Amino acid sequence: MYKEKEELPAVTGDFYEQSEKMYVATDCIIFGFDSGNLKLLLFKRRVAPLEGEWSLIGSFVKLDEDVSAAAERVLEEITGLKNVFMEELKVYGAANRDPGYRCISVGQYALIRLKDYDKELVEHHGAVWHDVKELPSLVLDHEQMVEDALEKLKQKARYQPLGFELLPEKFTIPQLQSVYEAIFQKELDTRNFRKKVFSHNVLVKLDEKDKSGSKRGAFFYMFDQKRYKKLVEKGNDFEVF
Amino acid sequence: MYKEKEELPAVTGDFYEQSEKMYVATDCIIFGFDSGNLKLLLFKRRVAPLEGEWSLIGSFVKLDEDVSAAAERVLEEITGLKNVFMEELKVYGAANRDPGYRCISVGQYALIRLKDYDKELVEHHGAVWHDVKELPSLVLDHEQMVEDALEKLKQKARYQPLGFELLPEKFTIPQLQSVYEAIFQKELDTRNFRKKVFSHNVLVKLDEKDKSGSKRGAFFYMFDQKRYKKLVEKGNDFEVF
DNA sequence: GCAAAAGTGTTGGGCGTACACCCATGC
DNA sequence: GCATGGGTGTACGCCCAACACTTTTGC
Repeated sequence: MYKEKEELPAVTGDFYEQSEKMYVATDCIIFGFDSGNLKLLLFKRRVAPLEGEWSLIGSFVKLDEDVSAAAERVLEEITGLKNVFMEELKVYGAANRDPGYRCISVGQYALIRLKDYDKELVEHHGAVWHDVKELPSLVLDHEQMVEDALEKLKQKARYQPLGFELLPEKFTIPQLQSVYEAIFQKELDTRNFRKKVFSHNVLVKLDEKDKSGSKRGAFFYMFDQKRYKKLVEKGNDFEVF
Repeated sequence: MYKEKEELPAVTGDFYEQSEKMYVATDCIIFGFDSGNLKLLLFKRRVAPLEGEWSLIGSFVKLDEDVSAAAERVLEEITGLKNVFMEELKVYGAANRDPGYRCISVGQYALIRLKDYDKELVEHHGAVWHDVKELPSLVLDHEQMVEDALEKLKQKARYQPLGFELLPEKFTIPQLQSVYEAIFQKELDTRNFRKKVFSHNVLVKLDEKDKSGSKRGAFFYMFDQKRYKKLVEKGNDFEVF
């Protein structure tokens, strides 16, 4: 970042005065899962310019705020949720990406449990869940962000247990399979799927059954975070699916 | 990025006037490969503050410049090289990461062929190649960047043919194996390695031999970009190693 | 009793891994 | 002729993919 003696001004409040400042924003690609489908939380702009168009939810990063903190703030402001899975996707840094002024955006994708979020808060912000297979056009480069996030999710889910982030704490194996089918966009074999998820010994079977999906009912399970962490520490870089 | 009606100022030169601008930089983690070891190009600061300390090479992103273009510019300014493999690593966005002024940095890692770069240019900038296993302390969060880049390289090299980016166009199989041993930080089995690299049919054997490494000499090969691209298009998401 | 989803095992093939010796050549 | 690195094949085990029927229960 520093190159030549001549380029370094004296130490002052702003060390780099001669250089060009710009806005840094962060946009959140917020995924949820419901009735067999991946959902995306979008916000409808109610004002010009781009009035009525759909957009991801984001914010400018403040001068005294970590970029990751900005994303967490946005997520909490709109859903009321903290401590959810969120990870950097990519920087969107084209010089002309924002007609307002030079602004780069750090895309961050999050996985949340649909039961948990604060519905009033979401409504108050005019945000709506959309099925990822039926998305409207989005402003700026947000469609690209969504595409990239879906691809990253697909890749990442193979090696990290992300599926659990989209389900309630108690979930059934058919539900879990359904999540992975939505992420990978293909059907999975029931027997092979069970074999694989059980093989790692990170699921705890409960006595309770979920009778909502069928007459017979399916047993609830929970994900054992501690056991998973131990596996990772032991250097098992296994495939989850 | 847009949230409430009240937050949108009228359209002017700077649409977002009330928000806070900051510097955006990019730092390049430039890898090379020589005599069995991964090398990193570092720059020694010759002035205060942090005089004499080693740093990655970077620059501020200009107002009218894509972030990726800034990284390409930095790389060319210091090595004379264009069109090399370069990819975004991660954003370094801690609020206090730079004592000069609020500045986020987009880390980008590059793989270059050591034979190709412009030695005079590198020297003129005071840059020096370091063995990655014997790195000095680096300024700011640059050590973290290097660590992250090495990890990413390890991951990525399994699924994408990155090894070729670090070698001359003509290379021998033992050289290629040596590159991968440096990336993965472990020894590989000669027979299995050959089996794997040949299995994809992306190497073209030349008649020429490289006699520099041994008396018997090893045949040169070239990487067949076209063939590789066809494989990828066909949806073969094979492991390279 | 029937519809609808939950749950359960086996087999074959391909792939990764482990392993040891001959070859070509310069000195 | 010997030292040095280049080059080759096989056997085993594991994991993945394909595949079909029984169980439970609400209606």
